Amino acid sequence: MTAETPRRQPTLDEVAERAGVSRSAASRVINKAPHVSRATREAVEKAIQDMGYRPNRAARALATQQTGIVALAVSHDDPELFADPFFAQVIAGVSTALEDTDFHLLLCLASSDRGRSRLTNLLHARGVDGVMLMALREDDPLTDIVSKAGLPAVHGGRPFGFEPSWYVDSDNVGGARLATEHLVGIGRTRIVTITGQLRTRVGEDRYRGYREAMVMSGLTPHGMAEADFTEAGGAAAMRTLLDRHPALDAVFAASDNMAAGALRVLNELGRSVPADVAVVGFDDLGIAELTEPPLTTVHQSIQALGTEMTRTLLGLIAGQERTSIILPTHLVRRGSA
Amino acid sequence: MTAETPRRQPTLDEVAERAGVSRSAASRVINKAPHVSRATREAVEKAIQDMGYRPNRAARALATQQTGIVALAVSHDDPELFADPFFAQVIAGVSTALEDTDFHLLLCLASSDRGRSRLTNLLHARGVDGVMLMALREDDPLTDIVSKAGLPAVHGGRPFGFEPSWYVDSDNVGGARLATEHLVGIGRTRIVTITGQLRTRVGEDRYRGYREAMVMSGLTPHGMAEADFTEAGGAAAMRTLLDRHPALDAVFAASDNMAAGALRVLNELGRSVPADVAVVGFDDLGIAELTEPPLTTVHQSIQALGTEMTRTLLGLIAGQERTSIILPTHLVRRGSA
DNA sequence: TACAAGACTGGAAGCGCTTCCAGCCTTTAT
DNA sequence: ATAAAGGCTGGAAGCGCTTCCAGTCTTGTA
Repeated sequence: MTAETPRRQPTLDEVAERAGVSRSAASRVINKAPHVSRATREAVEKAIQDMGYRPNRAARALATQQTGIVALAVSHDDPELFADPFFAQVIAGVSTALEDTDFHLLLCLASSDRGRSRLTNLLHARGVDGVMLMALREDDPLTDIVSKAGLPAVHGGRPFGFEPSWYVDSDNVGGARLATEHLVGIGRTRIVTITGQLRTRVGEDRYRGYREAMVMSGLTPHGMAEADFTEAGGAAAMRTLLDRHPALDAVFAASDNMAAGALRVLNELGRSVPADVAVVGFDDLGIAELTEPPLTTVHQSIQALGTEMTRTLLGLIAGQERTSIILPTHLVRRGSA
Repeated sequence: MTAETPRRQPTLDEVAERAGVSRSAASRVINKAPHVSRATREAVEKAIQDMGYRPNRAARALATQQTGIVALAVSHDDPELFADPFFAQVIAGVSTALEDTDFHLLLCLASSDRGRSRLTNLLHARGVDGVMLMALREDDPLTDIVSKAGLPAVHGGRPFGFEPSWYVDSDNVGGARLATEHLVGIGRTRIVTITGQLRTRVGEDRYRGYREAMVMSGLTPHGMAEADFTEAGGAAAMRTLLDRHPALDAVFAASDNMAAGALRVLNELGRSVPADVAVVGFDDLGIAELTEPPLTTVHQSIQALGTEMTRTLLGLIAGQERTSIILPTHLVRRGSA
């Protein structure tokens, strides 16, 4: 590494002096405030150029009471769970939305108690201007921590049993309805569903969408089994469903992972998909294209979730009025239905 | 959301007043500085408790010239590439190491010009105390940006053709040697290799490990094809290798993705693995367990890479002496060799 | 009993920036 | 020509914290 200037960064005072104006004048040109003559502006701009000046963030934060940083707080039990492409997508979405602003992203993995206390501290110490949080579990402590902090906050997804002031969520009910209607549309009538945890909002919503669609199509829900959004859970649920409803001809699985598990079991048991039983999943996060057969599924855009959360948060920070957002979903037809 | 105190956070002055001491005294107890009487300390601690005081981060940063934030700068062309479990692992490792410190993690995706200029600004504006960077491409601009900033920095992996002052890297040469030796050990002699880009350090190193092991075993490198670490690239390379060296009996692929591609081609062409040709990969990042047959591969711990980068960086920030680190790798035997 | 050596303490000076304000200088309208 | 209405300007007061320093109050020792 070449020996780079370890010298102090220039300060606003030095810039002002070099430009031959007062510090306030220099500050005004930097902040594009009014009441600056052309001559002053140009002199200051030149000095800034020459000296390579950048306003010190800490000083500015102290003076303006704004840090220019937003936090993304993620609650996850299992450290592995973070490897889920889901989070990568959220982060990608957030980053995209942040890219043409002056805000930066602080990533807070608040799983352990220690992590949560760090987050609490950060918020109360006004280390960030706002928070986006992914609090997926029921009674997630994050929800409380964040609401107590008195900072702008937007939820990704909705917590179970409580409606945050601001959230961005996929249209889970609508998506599940779409999936079910598709199965009805291709002539299936003995449609069962594998749900996620019903004590999560997303699990509940997707189950509701299924029921609504069944009822509206004049069918009665044919059977359900609660699983946990995982491949293994989906496989187990599929087994019990086949056991209880041997005549089933379609299954709506509330996640692609569970659908993959279901497919595996169906394949093992010699039920051909989609001929004997049609399968529709939910998420469309990569795995759907790799199953055998490829999975017909409901697509939700997690990146969009990320960017919309960010936009909403930045709006709130700027003091604008904002409302929560439900993102549309749509069906992607592949081989399984 | 319940209406939470939108009231200002208490300041140190208020704490001091309530405790009946001076601001400096209060500051001392907070920072566990010496020369504080028991009575003073207890009074201040009580006031802090009562008022729920937290030192304001911006103010402290301004006074101490330390932000308590470290950046992880990632250079990626393709936004999708970020979905690579690789990054999730790095982040998980970094977070773990950060968990019992008072530092927070700022995530900087510096792909576009805009992203890079944001990073440059952040560094020069002293928005963070140090940087970890994953600059994987040759001549990655990140390397330059960061070195010019005059901030503690540690590289994850080594850039091509330049040895940073501080880095943490997997033992790619050693790992490749391990893989190749294993193939030799099971009696293979016509061993070919599929390399990553040879204009990246990791590509070069793994190729070198292969050659060294071959030579040391008294064999002559049997053939090589350069690919790009992807599944498709691996498949293409496998085809050309089979074409040029029909008698090959083993292949060392410098990544699991490429190995997966190679396996696919071998399966398609009816060469049985490992009977006809043995395959060893490198990385052990999940996919290795899912191939058919499961992949024998060289394991590297990306989480460890993350935690070691973090520890090194924090050490540098604290002014300690530090040296670069090469992390060990080991062979994981599965079905393919 | 006196005195040096420490242990505490609070005042004050920053850290680098924004922003209010009073004063000055131009304009423009009278 | 003159007064009112601005546009510009720099001084100064913060933002909330750390830290140096010169004092004050204890101690222990001679």
